[in-house]
Amino acid sequence: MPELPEVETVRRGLEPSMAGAVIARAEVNRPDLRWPFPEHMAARLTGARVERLRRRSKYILADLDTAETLLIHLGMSGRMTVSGDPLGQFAHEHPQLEKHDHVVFHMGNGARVTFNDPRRFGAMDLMATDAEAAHPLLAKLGPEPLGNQFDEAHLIAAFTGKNSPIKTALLDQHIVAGLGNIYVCEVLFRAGIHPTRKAGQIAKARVASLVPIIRDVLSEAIEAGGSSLKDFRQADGELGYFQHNFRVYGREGAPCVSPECTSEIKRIVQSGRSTFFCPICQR
DNA sequence: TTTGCGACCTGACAGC
DNA sequence: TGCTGTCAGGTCGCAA
Repeated sequence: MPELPEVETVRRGLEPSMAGAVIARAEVNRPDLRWPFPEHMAARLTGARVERLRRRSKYILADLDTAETLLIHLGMSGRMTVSGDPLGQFAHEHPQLEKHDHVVFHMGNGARVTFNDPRRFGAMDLMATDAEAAHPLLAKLGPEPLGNQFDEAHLIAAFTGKNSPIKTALLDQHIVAGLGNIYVCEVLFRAGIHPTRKAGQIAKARVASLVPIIRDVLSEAIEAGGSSLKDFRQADGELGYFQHNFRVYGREGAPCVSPECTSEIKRIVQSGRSTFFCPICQR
């Protein structure tokens, strides 16, 4: 499920209920997700005030007033939803847990933030806020695609000598952080680059052209509230809408959207992942 | 060192 | 209706 736009959409949805609020009680309903939860996670979270919610790549980071940061990854099927009411009018109500509600944050303002993840590929960890840069999940991440450190020179340097297909290279979180299968397909279609082309053999000008396209695709997706295929929901339970703007992803056999093109969208498998592309428009 | 693939876990869906 | 097989948006670790 969640790539950068979906995670950013969730972060924005959680912010009104969590930022500045105290975690009155953290309810941890199982010992692990992808990895075991950190020791005494519920106790370390209970009573802590969330100073701010940030996003790094596909991770949500909640800075606490205890000098620790809660790291949350939604994996493939994770979702975080807000229920209850921040005004506290119905704080006495205790909604029943649903299947796969693994962690529930009962906020002091009456909001109830639930982490639900059927496939349990998600993760949570606690780290010292000032040690964030050394965290194994964050230390080797590439630059944020919407940030200033991601530019043409960075991408050209990262692709130089690279023998892997450009589709695989763009999925590499060490090169650029936050892209996933859906948006890489969409980016390559807009750039007119065939997904099997070797990254190191693509002209520098074409590599450079990817930078504004990546920014455009991600910005449009965030604006649309992300993409809802099977699992994704925004924090308020609403669907995202960017899936209606897909030009290739999930459109195998459908006609290419380019007016002059007579081809249909093809699907291949690269590194075990589906790739959708137009064989005429992408070279 | 780089690259590709299997594994992790569960639900949805198609086909029989 | 129920069973079986396949697939899925992420990421790590291992083998070649």
